Amino acid sequence: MKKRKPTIVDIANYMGISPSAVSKAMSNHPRMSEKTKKEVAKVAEQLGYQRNNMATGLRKGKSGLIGVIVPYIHVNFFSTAIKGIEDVLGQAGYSIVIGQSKDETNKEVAQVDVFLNAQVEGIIASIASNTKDSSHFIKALANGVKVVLFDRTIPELDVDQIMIDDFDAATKATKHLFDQGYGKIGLISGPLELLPYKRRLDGYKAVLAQTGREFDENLIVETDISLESGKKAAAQLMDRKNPPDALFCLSDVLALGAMNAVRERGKKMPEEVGIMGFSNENFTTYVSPSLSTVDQFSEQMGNHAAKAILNQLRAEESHNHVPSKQVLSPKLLIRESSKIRK
Amino acid sequence: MKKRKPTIVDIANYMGISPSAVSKAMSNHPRMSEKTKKEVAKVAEQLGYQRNNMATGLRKGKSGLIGVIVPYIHVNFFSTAIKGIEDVLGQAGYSIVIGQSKDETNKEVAQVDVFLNAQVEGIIASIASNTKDSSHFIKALANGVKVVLFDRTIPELDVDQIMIDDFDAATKATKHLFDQGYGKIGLISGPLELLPYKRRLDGYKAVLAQTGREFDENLIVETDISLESGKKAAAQLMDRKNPPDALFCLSDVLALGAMNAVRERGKKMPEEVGIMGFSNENFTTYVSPSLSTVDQFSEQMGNHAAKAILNQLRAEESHNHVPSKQVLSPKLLIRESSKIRK
DNA sequence: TACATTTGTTCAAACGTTTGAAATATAACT
DNA sequence: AGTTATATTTCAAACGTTTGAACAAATGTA
Repeated sequence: MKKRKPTIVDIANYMGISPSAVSKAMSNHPRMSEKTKKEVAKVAEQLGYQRNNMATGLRKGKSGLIGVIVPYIHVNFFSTAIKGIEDVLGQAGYSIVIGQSKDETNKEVAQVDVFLNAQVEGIIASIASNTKDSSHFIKALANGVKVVLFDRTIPELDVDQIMIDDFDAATKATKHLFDQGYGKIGLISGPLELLPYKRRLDGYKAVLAQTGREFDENLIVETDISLESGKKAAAQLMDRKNPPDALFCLSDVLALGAMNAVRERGKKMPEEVGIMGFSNENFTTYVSPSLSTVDQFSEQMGNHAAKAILNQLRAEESHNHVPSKQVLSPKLLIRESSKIRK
Repeated sequence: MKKRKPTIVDIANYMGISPSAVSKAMSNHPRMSEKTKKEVAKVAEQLGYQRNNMATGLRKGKSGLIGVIVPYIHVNFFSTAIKGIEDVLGQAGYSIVIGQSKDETNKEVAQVDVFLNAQVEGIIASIASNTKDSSHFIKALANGVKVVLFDRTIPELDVDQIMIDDFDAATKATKHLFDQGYGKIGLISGPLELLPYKRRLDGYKAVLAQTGREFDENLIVETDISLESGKKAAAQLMDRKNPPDALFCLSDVLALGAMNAVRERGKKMPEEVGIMGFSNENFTTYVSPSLSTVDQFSEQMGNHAAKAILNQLRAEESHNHVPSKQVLSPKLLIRESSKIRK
C-alpha cells in the first residue's frame, strides 16, 4: 500500500541511464537527444513519476509559490481579488498559498513569517486595517521576496501597489447623477476618517465646484456602515424640507438601507429619487430596482497585482525594478436605480 | 542588496558549533542543553534566520502543504468554505494552497497534478460538476496523499466526504412553513437532474406524506436558476386560480425572483405569502423582507473537511483509517419572509 | 580505580533534483 | 587512419535540513 514514490533515479536505473540524463531529458535540455526525451517521458508516465518540487525548489532556490494575505478570505472583494490573482499566476505556473490576517496586524506578521519559511517567491497582500508598521514586509524584501500591496496599501512603503482611484470614482458617479437630471444629491458616507470615504467625498465636492454648484453641508451624512445606518441616514435626508432627489451612498449596503427608507416614504426609484451605491457587491443586481454602483474591479486588481509580481520575478537580475503605484480607474455600473430621469 | 540568506550552517559557524547542534537546538531536541538552545535562538534571531521549508520538507518527506480545489474561489459558498478550512489548518501549522477547476474536469485533473508535484500532504476538493471519473484522486491516494471531498462529492469513491443533508433541510423548511400556518406551499426548483434539488424535492414530498397532505404536481415548477426564472415561476404559481400562500424556493436567487413577482401582484410578505429560500447567500439579510433560508454551513463544512484531513494525517501510520461520510444537518434561518402568519 | 550511565555534541549520510564541467560516443573532414 | 568537430551522456557537487549512530565529557556507582 505504501510503496515509495518513484524518483528520477528509479527511472534512470530502469532505463540504464544516469539520473542527470533523466533530469535533462525532462526539462527539455537542448543537448539531449529527442530519442531519450521521448523514452524518458514514456517511462516516467509508465512508472507514475511525479516531480518533487521540494527537491527542485531546494536546488534551484525557487519554490514556485506566491503567498497571498488578505484580512478575510470569504469577503467578496477579497475572494474575487484572489480569483484574479490565481487566474494569472496559475497560468504562469505558480501556485498560490493563502493566509488570513483576520484584520490583525500580529496575525499578518506571523503569516509573513510562515510564507518566508515556505520560501515563497513573492507576497501579495492587502493589509490589516490597523497595520502601521511595515517592518514585516521590509523583512520579506530583505529576504529577496517580492512584495505587492493592493487595495489596502502602505503609501510610504516603496513597493508596487495597486489601488483604485476613489476620488475619480466618486467624480464619475456624481457627474452621472447630474447628467441623468437629478438636481440635488445627498451623500451618505461611512466613517470619514477612513481614507477611501474621505476621497470619495472629495470627488463629490470637486464635481460641485466644477459645475458651479453650492456645497451644502446638510446634504452629507456620516455614519457607520450597517444597513440600518443607511436607512436612518436616508430618512434624515428625505425628511428635510427640501429633500434631495438623489442619494449617493458610499457603500452598497448603505445604499440598500437608503432604498428601504425611500420606499417607505412612497417615493419611486429611480423616477423620484435616484440611488447610487459603491463597490458592486453581488447583491446589487438582485435588488429592485437594481442598484447602480461603482465597480471596484476586485478581479482586475488581483490580475494587476499578480502581473506586478510576475514582472518583478522576471526583472529579477536586471536589478532595474522601480516600484510603481498603479491607480485603477473604477467603472460605473449604470443600472435601474439611477437611470434616465428626464 | 542581494546577500544570501543565513542558513543553519552560518549559525553553526558563527557560534563555533556543528550544524546538527543548531538543528537539534531549534527543534527542541531533549538531549540538547537549555543553554545552547537559548543561545542558538538568540543568534538565529540576530542573523535574521528563516528556516527553509523546502530543505526540511525534502528531508522529512513532508511539505506542510494542503491543496484545496474548488470550481471557483470567488463563489461565496466556496470562499467561505475555504475560510473554514484555513482557520483550522492554519492553526495546525499547515499552509493551504488553492486552485480552481473552473468547473472543468480537465483543469481539476491538472490541478491535482500540480499539487502532487508540490508534494501536498492532502487534498480537499469540491469537484467540477461534470467530473465523473475519479482516477486523478485515486492517483493522489496512491501517492500517499490524503483526500477529502466536500459538498460536491463522488459517493462511489472511498474517501472521507462531507456533505449536507438536503433531504433533511427541505424537510425542516417545509415543516416550518406549515407550522407558521401556511396551508399550500408552492415549490420552485432548479434542474431536478442535479441531485441536491432532487433530494430537496423529496424532503418536501416526505413532509406532505407525513402530515397526510395531498401532493399536487401543479405546485411544483422546475426551472433554471436565474433571478428571472424565479420570477416567472412564481408568477406562474401565483396566477393560478388557487394560488399557494407560501413559496419554497430551492435557491436564494430563485427566492429573490419570486419575491419580485409576489410584490408586483400586491401581495404582502410574509402576511399573505410566505417565502423560504435555500443556501443563505449573503444578500438574504439585505432584502426586504429579509429572507428565511437554509444555512448550508459552508464554513463548518470547511472546518469538518480540514479536521478530516488532520485526522488522516495523524492516523498516518496506524493504518486504521476508515473513510467516513459525514452528513451535516443544515439549520433553518428564520427571518422575516416566513414569520408567524397567525 | 574501573566501569556504567547520563548528558551534550559531532559525524556522515540522506532526501530528490539540477548543473557546469568532464567524458565519451558519433559523425565529419583531411 | 588520424584528427577535429559535434552531439550526447555521465560525474560529482550542491541546495539546507534532519537524524540515528558514534563519540566525548561529565557524573554516578560499585
